[in-house]
Amino acid sequence: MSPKTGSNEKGLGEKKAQTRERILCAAADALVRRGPLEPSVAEVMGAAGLTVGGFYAHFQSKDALMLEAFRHLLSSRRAKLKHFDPDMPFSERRQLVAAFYLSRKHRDSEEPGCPIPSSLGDMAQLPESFHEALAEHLELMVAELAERPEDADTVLADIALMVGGLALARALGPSDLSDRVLRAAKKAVD
Amino acid sequence: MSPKTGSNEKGLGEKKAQTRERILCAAADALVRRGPLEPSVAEVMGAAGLTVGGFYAHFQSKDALMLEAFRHLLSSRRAKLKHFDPDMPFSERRQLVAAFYLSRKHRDSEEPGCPIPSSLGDMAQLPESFHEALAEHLELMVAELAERPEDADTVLADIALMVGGLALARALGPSDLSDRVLRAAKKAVD
DNA sequence: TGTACATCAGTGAACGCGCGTTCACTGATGTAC
DNA sequence: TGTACATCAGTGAACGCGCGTTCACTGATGTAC
Repeated sequence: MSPKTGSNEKGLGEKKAQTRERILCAAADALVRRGPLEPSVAEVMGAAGLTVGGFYAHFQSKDALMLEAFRHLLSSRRAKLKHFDPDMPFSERRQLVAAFYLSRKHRDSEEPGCPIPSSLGDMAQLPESFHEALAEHLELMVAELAERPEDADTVLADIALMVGGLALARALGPSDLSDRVLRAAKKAVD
Repeated sequence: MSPKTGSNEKGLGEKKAQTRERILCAAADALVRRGPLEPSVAEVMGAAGLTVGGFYAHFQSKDALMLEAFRHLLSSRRAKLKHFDPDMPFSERRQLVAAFYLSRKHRDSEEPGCPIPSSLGDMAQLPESFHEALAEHLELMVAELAERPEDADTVLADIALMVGGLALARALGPSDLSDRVLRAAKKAVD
């Protein structure tokens, strides 16, 4: 920015950018598991190996952090869909997506996963920007997955089924009934 | 209780019981709209026309209040199903249930409604008793709605679809996309 | 019937706590000369 | 090369706030005699 900072401009800024990235990753991790509201700033900073005070040098507010993490997570999820064979027929793709989404592995969050189920309940308390981010994501998902215009509703219903199934299964805690919910929802994508 | 309290035992106890009921109703109303965690004790008491301090004469804790409200709401929902014609075929009943559940009226909570969508996100932070109440409700719903044993999975998947569809539609806020999610989910119950 | 007392639903102020946010400071790093 | 200064990412204590919960009190109602 300032012409005074010569050769260090990049070096220092890069270190700060890496720290910012660490905070963002820690926030994304917490968001997927527990939604955007529950994790505290102190906790996220702790997970990134930092103390609370430094937070506001990187983000304007907790909401701003969580919104960025939310957007980033949604976009990562869409990116995963690109790995499918583009020639795969619509119905086969639906089943593959559902099989992963409704797996016990995804439920038990052994990896990043989808931020929607944990965020649904918080949406009413969150600013409009979260709603917009979710709406945009759904539109893009439809655009990505629907083969023909008539598939749009099928995609939306599949998403409702997957999100509901996963959220229900998580709410039940690991149990036979929870497994049954996952299996039943998977079976319903036919 | 005490033999000293003679004729007033019923009269006074009844008034207190009515107050307790008012608190419970206010809590149920808040729970359906915003889940078991967000509404504060002061707010619920205020909605019942009382002040905070008196709360603990009626309930042991906020969790205890919300658990009772949650159980009560779930049981009311099951009671509604009893109004269907017992001879109605399974597939027709599914569609009727979904049509109501996924209506804009239900989304915009113009009446009590289902406590599950708003509670899903809070379940991880709530005591085991909430999980048990939800699990029991799902089992009873299956028992009530499934015509044959093979229908059990269909019922569970329908519930996942309805809960997910409603939660998604609410998270999006009233909008065209939200309406489309409701319609798409309704259409998926075929 | 009248008076003194007991009961108890509800009040309102206070508590300890965790939160998001702020801010004066530190200490490592790079610049100027 | 060496010294004084500027920068700035990160620290840690403090703030105001809302929460769940507690508790001494009030005041209406019923009981005892």
